[in-house]
Amino acid sequence: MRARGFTRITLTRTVQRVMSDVQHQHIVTRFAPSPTGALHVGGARTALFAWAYARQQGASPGGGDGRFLLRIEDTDRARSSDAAAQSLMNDLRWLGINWDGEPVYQSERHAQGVYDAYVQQLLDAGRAYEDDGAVRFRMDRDVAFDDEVYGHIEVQKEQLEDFVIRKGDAGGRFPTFHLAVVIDDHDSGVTHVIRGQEHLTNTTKHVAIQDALGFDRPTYVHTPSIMNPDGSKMSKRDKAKAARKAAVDAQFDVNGLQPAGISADRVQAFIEKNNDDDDIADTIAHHLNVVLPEIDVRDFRASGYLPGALINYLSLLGWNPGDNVERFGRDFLVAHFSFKRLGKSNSRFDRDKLFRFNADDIAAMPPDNFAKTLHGHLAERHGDFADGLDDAQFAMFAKAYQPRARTLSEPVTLAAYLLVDDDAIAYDQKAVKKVLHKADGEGLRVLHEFADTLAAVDDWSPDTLEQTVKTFAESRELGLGKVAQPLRVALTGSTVSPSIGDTLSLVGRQRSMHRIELCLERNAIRA
RNA sequence: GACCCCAUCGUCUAGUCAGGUCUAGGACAUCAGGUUUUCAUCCUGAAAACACGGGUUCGAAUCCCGUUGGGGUCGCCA
Repeated sequence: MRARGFTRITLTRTVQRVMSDVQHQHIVTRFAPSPTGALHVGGARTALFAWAYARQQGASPGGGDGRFLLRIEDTDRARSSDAAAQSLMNDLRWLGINWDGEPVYQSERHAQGVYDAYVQQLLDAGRAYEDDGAVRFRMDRDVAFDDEVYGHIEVQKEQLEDFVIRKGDAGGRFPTFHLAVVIDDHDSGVTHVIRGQEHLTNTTKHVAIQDALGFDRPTYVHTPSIMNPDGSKMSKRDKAKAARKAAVDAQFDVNGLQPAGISADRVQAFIEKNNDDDDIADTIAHHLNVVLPEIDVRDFRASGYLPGALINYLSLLGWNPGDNVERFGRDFLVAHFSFKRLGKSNSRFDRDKLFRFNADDIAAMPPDNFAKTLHGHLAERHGDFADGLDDAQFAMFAKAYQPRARTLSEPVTLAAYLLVDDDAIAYDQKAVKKVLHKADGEGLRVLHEFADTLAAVDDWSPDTLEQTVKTFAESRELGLGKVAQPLRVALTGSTVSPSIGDTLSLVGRQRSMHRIELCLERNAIRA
């Protein structure tokens, strides 16, 4: 890590902004998560904006060289983990948010003594003092700074308190976040600090340290927060809460997770609210078959959301391009992102809208691409399903379900009938009554008659089958539904499935004939 | 509690900086029709908001003040 060798000219914010926009100065932004858990959607959005701003400079024909850096803020040794850092990077990559260079780890910088040197400088200048082994920064003057979103912020010194910049022995004499963030941003030449508004008041501390150390200030851009639909703070706690409730409701056995490698003690602690561990929440939910609210990026990924849809939706929280444009991809965001169009008020996360975005994106995918993506998703998360279909079947399956799938996981539920044994089809009784039994068993009669026609079909392809059903219906002067619906019930147990030709073809000749036979037998009207 | 910040349909938002073109536009969700063999689509339409109270002004969603409501910070967490 070396300071980047360029000089920033001191100008007013406005002029600076105009210059940076027009002349493509050396823009450097960063995302600086602490590796204490998975990537939260709020963090993802912050990263997205910082990334987009840097790439906007880099991508312009004028030849800017915007850089987007990743820094792992692991100064809390007790809570940080390398696994979390890896998962953070994984999720970022999945979203297509790529960073320049190697990620910087604050623990490594600490080991090199980087922060200690600055602490000493502050101590020598009388701007900080020792306090029982820790070092505190003296907040003895008024602070003012400008934010690109919130404008001019001013706080009187009476409102400010001295704060720790280096932890005592128990904390490994690590710098605190407040010190490390300032030094690292400075040393890596960060020009724009883009972060959540929860840091707005913290900025008084950061600015004070910068002034004391003689650093230039970066441009601050604080973004509004993302809240739950009910207005409460969106936190990973919500997952633990939902899982805990499910566990208590179901009187979950604390030993139930031992096969999954989670001890009864930990489960007990979880239920007693002594920890909120993600892995426990997820495992409990899996066992109890309940759906937890998606909070982290990986939750949305697991639920079958596309990264492009998530990014598009997230972009629209607290920012919009104007002109009533809502659907766009990464390139558009990079080209159009600007601080000027960032809002100030918090927004609530609306899953319905994201859901719709995802559905639209799935529908718009080139079929080959969808098949490949779906296969990858199922292989990773629904192995039995991916294994249960051969290549030809899978191709048909993907084609039939692309227009119906709103997430990559949905086909698994929608097409559950494909994997069950013929004699295990569960008939929806309402469907049986309406489609098979009504009008004195008309549906059953049609089904019975059609079975012979079907048996004579040579080419078991969707098109031929579709045509066969149509021709049969016409010959009997029946609406298509009169034939298709009884068939659906026979093949799937319900009245809902892809078009009837696709459904027949998917289920296959042998199983289709068998299922019709079984259906006639099991749903016969008893006298 | 102190300090900082915020406030347009249920939700995300446009409009607010440069007050009139706003009988407030779009999207998601909702409701009602239509297309369709079911479902999913698709099409048409409807309902739905400037938090409240003062002030400035010929004129305020837009500017000012206050109230209320919400969020954040006040950790040897970040």
